[in-house]
Amino acid sequence: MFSQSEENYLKAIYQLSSITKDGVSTNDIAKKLETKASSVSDMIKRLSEKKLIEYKKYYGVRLTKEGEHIACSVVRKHRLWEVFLVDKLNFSWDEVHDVAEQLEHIKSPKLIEELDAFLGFPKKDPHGDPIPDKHGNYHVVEKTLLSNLHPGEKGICIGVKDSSSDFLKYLDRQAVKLGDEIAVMAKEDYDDSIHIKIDKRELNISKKIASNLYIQTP
Amino acid sequence: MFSQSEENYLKAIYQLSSITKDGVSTNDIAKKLETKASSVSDMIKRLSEKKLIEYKKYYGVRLTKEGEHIACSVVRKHRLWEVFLVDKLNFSWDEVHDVAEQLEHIKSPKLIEELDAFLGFPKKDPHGDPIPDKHGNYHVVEKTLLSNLHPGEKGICIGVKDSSSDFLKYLDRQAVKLGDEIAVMAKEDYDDSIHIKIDKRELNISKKIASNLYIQTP
DNA sequence: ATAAATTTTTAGACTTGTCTAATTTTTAAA
DNA sequence: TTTAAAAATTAGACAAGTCTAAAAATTTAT
Repeated sequence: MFSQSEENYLKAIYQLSSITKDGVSTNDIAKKLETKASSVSDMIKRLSEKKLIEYKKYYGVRLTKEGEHIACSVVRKHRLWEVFLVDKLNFSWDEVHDVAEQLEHIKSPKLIEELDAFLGFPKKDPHGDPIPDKHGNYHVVEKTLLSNLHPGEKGICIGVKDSSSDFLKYLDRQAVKLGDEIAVMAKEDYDDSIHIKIDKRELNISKKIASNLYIQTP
Repeated sequence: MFSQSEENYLKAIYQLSSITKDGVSTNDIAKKLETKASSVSDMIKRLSEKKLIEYKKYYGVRLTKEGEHIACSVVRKHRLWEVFLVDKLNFSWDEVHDVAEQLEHIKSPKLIEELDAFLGFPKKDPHGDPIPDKHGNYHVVEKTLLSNLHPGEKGICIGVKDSSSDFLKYLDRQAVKLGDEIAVMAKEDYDDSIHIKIDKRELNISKKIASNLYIQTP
């Protein structure tokens, strides 16, 4: 069995790996986990001895098959718990993260399979991220950032890149939800803000907002 | 905030306190937590510094108001999670303990209040133990052990004293459930076994079994 | 190609929580 | 009441995980 700390490192490496084909650097892990590079170095040694990652000093790390399996199952648990909190316990999507960070470490295969069934085998978490099934498989949907769309183009909002509470609350205030159709009306060269039409309303949003909304591409 | 280990000690002291009016001894705690007396001594010092228990060397410990509050909330969480597992996730009453031991340490006031509501504010866990409400209040039902009943007496089975998996599985095999009416037909002096009538069936059970079943007294 | 900047690792310290072995205190027994 | 047994505590060690500060390796820039 693995400690919560080990699981957190594996999850961080798993998520950082998905955005680069190179190994993951010590510093990147440290930043992601808000810890010191020296602590990461120590943990890398431990995980390496346990054959959960591959590691050569001064080079990045990669997950082994087993490391990836564990990381993926932690992600699965995290996202299933998020669905539970939102669907069953009236949490809003900006409140779930910290609790799911705790719940993802509960050890019980039966618990997670039953929870999955209880929730109706959801495919996405409240932020639009895919939930791996028990074998680690998940469906990748073609998507792009709203900031990449040109005036006249449109699509369905299917996820958020940043799932910080502040960003999600902003979306709530603007009544922007997953599943909404968003059409880009115009782009403002001066500040890169864009004018969109969403759900019959028109709205002006900044470049930063547009860079954190995923749009399904047909 | 308190560590899982600290919470476990407080819970153990809380539960041991309920069966004696004296302070709780180091050895009793060690036995309950399956650890060494020296470890208990160490932890007692820490909890005492944090004002969660009162402690005088070589005498038993008692919870302070705050210590009791924490312990009670851990018990509340444990029992609510047990109800969740049985009512919603198809766990049987002999499978819930270990998972609830983990879940009871999740920190989120909203989580536990919403869970309580989601479950319909249950008053008892699957083993018949009372669930404290958010203020720490719970209803104590007058009860006695089945082994204390005399031939001719009867009552409703409302709880188990031992909630080990082995005992609960035995009850399942004999189809003895909480809520069943049990009447004592006869007692056997030779081995203290008793003959009972339950749910139209007649059954012979040992002294040990009868000493672990709670019966509601009118 | 060498120096400067950055990244990574190591050395050593600290905390939490545990253990064994030895000692002290309390309790029970003769 | 002195002794033996039981219970509790202390001393010292260890493992996990973290940190700071310093050293080593690598990368970048001139």
